[in-house]
Amino acid sequence: MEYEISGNMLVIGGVKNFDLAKCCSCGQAFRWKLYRDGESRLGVIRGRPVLAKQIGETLKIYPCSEADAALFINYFDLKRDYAEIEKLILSDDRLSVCLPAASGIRVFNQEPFEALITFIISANNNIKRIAGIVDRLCRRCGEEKKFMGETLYAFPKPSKIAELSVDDLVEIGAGYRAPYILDTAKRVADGYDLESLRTLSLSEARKALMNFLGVGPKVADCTLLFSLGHTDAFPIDVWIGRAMKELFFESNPAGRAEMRKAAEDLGKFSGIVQQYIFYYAREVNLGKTERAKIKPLKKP
DNA sequence: AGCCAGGCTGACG
DNA sequence: CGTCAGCATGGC
Repeated sequence: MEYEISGNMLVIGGVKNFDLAKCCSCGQAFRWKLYRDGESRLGVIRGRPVLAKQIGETLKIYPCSEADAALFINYFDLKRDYAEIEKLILSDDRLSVCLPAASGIRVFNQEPFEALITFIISANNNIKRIAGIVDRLCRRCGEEKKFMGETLYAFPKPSKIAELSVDDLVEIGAGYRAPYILDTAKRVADGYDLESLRTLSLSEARKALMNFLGVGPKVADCTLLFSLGHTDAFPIDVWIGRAMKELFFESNPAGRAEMRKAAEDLGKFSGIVQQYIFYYAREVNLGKTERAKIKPLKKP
């Protein structure tokens, strides 16, 4: 990986094991949208609107100042050796089936407050609808950015969400999560330092996050993995539950505790590995056919 | 038309 | 400690 800034463009070359389209649509981040050229992605990273375009092993990010290069390189996790991680997956007989579909996945490093709120919204929800709620939240109180002939919105500051009412949040479709979002925003606006969780142990950081209303083990793990550098945080949702059952337990029923133990054995990058498993599970629509089979026949 | 979704809360054992 | 009904909403 090497990079240069030419004009206002950050050009990063030698980017291997990276598929921008997969990373933007896999459900780790909810705000990347397809540009009208049909291949570039528009997004807002810590308040900065950017256009990201991948051409083979080259990633271009526009615009970018000298000062922002490190921020963007970190956001896309470009310094990490994913060849090493994919090698680890390929050499594990239980996980190798995931790689053809999931190769090129990377775990982005998002802003902690954005990750926390968007994953509170994610609870018992689907990715498309989560994206819709997040979009309406940003339109409601995020800073407007005119860029590339389009109107984008930054993710709202904690204080901006804290100014809303529960009814406002219900209005944008947040449903029963509305009070959770509001309570969490108020606490962060009030000075809670999410960055301080970066240096805590995984278990301490999880425990701290689970004190927020609407945050259980899964949302805590997502926040830690997707924004706070805890690469061993291993979120277990319904997709991962099905995948682990099939890949690790020969389709026998397995409890959360057993899954956690199996995940720990995957090592310090287990959370990143989880993202490959998640992508695979969704790609092959894991479990859907089996569930359809046991469904009783419809009456005439 | 139902079932499902990147689950969590609060109540109750 | 573990279990579990109930939960808003809309995609498919």
